[in-house]
Amino acid sequence: MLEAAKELGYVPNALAQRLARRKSGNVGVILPFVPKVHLFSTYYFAEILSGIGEAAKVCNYDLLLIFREPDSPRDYAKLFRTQKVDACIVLGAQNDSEERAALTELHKEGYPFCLVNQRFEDEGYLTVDADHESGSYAAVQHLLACGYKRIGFLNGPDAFSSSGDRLAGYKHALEEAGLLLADEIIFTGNYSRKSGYEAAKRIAEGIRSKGIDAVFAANDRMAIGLMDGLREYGMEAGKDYGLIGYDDSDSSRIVSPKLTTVSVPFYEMGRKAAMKLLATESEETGNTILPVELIKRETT
Amino acid sequence: MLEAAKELGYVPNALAQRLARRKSGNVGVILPFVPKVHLFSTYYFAEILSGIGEAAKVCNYDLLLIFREPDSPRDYAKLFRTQKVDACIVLGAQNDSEERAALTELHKEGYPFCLVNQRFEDEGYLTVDADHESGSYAAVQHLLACGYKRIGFLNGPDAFSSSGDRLAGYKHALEEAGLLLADEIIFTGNYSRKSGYEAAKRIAEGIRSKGIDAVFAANDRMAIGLMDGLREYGMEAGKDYGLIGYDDSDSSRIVSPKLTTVSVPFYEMGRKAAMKLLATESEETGNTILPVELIKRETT
DNA sequence: TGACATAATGTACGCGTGTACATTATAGTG
DNA sequence: CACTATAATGTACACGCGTACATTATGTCA
Repeated sequence: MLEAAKELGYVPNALAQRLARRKSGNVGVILPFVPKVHLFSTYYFAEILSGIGEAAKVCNYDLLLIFREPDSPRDYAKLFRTQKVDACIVLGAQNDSEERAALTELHKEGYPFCLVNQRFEDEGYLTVDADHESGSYAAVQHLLACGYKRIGFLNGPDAFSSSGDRLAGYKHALEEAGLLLADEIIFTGNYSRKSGYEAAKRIAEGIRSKGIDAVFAANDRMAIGLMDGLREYGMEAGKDYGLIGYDDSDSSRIVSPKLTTVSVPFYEMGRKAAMKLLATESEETGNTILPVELIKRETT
Repeated sequence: MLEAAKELGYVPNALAQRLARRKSGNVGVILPFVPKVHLFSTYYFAEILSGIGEAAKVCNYDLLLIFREPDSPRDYAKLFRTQKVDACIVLGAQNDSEERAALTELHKEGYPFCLVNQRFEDEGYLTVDADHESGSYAAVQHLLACGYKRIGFLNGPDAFSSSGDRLAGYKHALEEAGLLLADEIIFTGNYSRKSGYEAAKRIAEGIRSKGIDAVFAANDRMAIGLMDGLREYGMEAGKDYGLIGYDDSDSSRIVSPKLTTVSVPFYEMGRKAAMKLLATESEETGNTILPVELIKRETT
């Protein structure tokens, strides 16, 4: 009878089902709002999203996209209270006070959520991250193996856990090689191409006066900006200095010379995060850390 | 009293509201599923999505992301029947029989939907498109103005309306200049970088034997693939031949030499599409066509 | 004060499904 | 056949909010 009805074209009303079951059937994905995607390093969100989509499909969840605007309040808990979502995945979480407060509230209330590519120390949050420390270690080690002696580091803002991880990997590799660490060859950008371009002046100076012969940049955008910037000083990556980026973005393959970089399993990170939250028999350990891979190209 | 309750932390249950109102409050966004975003020309979806997100926020809708998988059935109507969405925006619609059938069903049932960057002729669907004909016309005209005489065309599959539009613009510009059209200098790729790379062989032959001195490619990916390919034949874009791409992607700025291209207002297209569907006082005319802009760089 | 209009408040039911419980049918056992 | 265990079916209510209607309170005017 029910069978017959269904074959006659009956489909249950999802809203009624969900109201009765007290389950929204939605995973919320919170991500930064960027009118022009060019402007920030959000280019890998599409891959993470696809991974989440894959897992959501498997677990029979729908995917609710939520843009976080820089100025508007981040009341993530409201999403749960209004029953719009059963769980949340937070992409591009900022380590500022407002974000911390919003996440703390979620945690207190027991609402399930997972951070991707960003950890908050000592909070016990569910996270999926890539092993940026190892990736950075491998990158710097590779530069050393190529014969570079004094390796500068162009890092991102330390509000991101990944920046700290990369710094740790960088230091680890240098220390292991018996090289001295020097703050004067560590630079900071904001992950944008422009900030890489603007760092060129300081780094060109470092190449001349401090003996820098290679740079490890915390993402491809900055690395490419830096390449462009240093070219104006007459220096070419892979010839006059070594350069490694991070993310294995499209651009890293297209740029000339092709950028040596570190590949991050974004798709898998998204999938894992969603699985942790949605799969019924999920082990649900705190931090999941996925391996990254060094991709050697022409700038080293 | 209600005020007091609300200030005490009450938030209405969205599911119950929606069930009672018989409105899901969701816009569905249907887009291709791509485990590796690199693989296809979906890089601008993020911008379209942001535009949709902006409009959805203004109109108080939530955004439901739906991945269309190549093999799974495309039962878009079910989204409406189950009350998961009130309206749909279709990105990257394919002009194949299954997709046509799915859209026809939506149309017959009166479910509101809008196509972005793809039109279906004679169907009366709501669409938002860019003026690819004018864009292509401007591109080819610019090549002619640069002194190129015989302009090849690397187009995408004609399942996409935009391919047809570009062909029309290309022909228009050539005819206006009194040049003869020749099928032998029109090539077809699939919008991937690889297909551009692979077209290099045929196009190199065309440059040698048919006098081709410039190429207009239907997107940046193919243009960049072609650049790489022709380099292996010893030919450099902007020097040995003229080249124009399409989309003004990140890559077009990063590649060397920087690619002359056509900028498409993806963000605005997404926003407009959502506004057409969701805004209460929407004029809701059939096709909205937004202007594009020629961006002159180093390959012409 | 009474008659009326208007505003505030209260009540009942519907939205379409899940779920627990009661009822009935079916099967199995001696 | 009577008895019990199990399965199939039926029933009532809850999920939390709109909404329409009935009820009550407040204000206005003669």
